[in-house]
Amino acid sequence: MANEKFLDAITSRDVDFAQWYTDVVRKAKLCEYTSIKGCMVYMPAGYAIWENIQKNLDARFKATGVKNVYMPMLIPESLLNKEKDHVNGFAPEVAWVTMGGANPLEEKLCIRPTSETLFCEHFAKNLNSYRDLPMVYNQWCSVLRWEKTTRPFLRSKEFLWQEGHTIHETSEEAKDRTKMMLDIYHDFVENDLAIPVIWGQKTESEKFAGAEATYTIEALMHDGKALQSATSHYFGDGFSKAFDVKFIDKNNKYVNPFQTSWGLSTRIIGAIIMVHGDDDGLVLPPHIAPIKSMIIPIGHNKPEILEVANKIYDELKKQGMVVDIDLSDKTPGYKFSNQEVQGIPTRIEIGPRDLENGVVTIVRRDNREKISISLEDVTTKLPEILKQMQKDMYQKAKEHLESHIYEAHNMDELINTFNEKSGFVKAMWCGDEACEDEIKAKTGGATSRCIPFNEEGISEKCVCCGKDAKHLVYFGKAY
RNA sequence: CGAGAAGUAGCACAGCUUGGUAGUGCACCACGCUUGGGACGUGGGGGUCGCAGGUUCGAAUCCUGUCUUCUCGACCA
Repeated sequence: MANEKFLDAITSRDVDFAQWYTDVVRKAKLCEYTSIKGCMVYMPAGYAIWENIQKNLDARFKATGVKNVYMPMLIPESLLNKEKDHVNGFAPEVAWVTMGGANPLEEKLCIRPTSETLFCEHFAKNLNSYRDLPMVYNQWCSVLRWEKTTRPFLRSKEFLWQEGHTIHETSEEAKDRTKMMLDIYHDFVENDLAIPVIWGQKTESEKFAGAEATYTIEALMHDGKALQSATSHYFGDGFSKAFDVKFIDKNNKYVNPFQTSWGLSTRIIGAIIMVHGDDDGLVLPPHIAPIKSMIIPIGHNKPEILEVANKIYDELKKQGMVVDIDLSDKTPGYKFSNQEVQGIPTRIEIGPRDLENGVVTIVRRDNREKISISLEDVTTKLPEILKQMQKDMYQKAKEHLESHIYEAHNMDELINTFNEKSGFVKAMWCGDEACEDEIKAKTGGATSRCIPFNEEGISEKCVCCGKDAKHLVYFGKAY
């Protein structure tokens, strides 16, 4: 069988999901390892996805008044140490610069693992009056965390992200901003990445180091494990007190502003792979795919075919559609597989058989549906097909998510569900961290993913200790 | 950071037990032939065998150390 070679190349999703993931990343040429553990090259196909994510999110941010800035990569030790919870949270994984040329530095500098401290320093210098508020900033950058176990996109030492940092006059305004940004992430991830999520608040033990409240969107991967896809934090005035950020209010009194931060990283690319990918490789949602369609001429030595292929290519380009054309002398099967492994949402096959009938064949990557379209309709039909594909991909992922949400009313049910199934398990919780720890230990690693915004009461008692329940919690095993 | 596995050409591997100067398939280059699911033929280029020490006349092969990758844990976005 001609296809066997190709099938060998990617491990089946159901045989070994972890190996499948690595195979897809490699075969789709998204990234490459380097000689530094956990640091990777984002190759053109992978970086283009990130560029589209940036473009799309950045526009949404700016529509709400966000301004982009850029902070230094280095943070002096003394500055990092100002907020106790924060430094304790990050200390184990920061890298330090101790030499400048040949000379030891008087104070060592950490390579940013996140930039709260730098933003606070900046805010402290520039904030005077309530009239200066709010300050709503974001930066696109890379950060470094000395991870011990690394995987492409999911956990690397250096990764790309955006981190938003804002300060506000009132806690209400800051809380609104926290929620507003989570809404943006939710909307972006569901509509543009076609990834359905559950969302809500993190428990004390899972929240960001130094935050008063952390909100999250959590996606479910094809293997039933959860991936925290974006977070938004409300800081209260804890950071601004620690960093002495203050302003004079309307009553001529010094007060501390209220603060937020929020971020989304290249990790989301891992989610795209693990939610939509299949045994033939990557499947990119049309909204985020760098190339929307690959034109594949069949029998390219025939000038009349090339002529039609080039004409369609030019027309699609003219209407702003990013498409590519495969003019190599590979066999059609090779070209098909190549387009599929890269996750390009559609291909346009143009061969002798098509030309006889005055049509081309458009093939969807997600379900391989073949659609015959007359030559003159390609430019109008292709956008419709992509639109439908985007919807269908979301729907399919949504069904997967919903069919992998379970309920547990007692510890046995919880343990059994995690033993037998994979996905989210809803259960009531008393609010005690000891119960979270016990659940984690007894289920083989399930943690609280979030307390959903739309809490339902499925029981009166904590699933673990049996005391009065305070919250409904989604538990899951996470990446 | 703990447990396991692995590093030999771009990729996947063989060779190692029993030391003697490196091979196969795919990919790549040239030419020919071919094109509706990873064709074929002929010829060609490419490797300080992860790195560093050691043993030896001689090391891909034996010994020690180290780095990296993968899997599973603990930790984290």
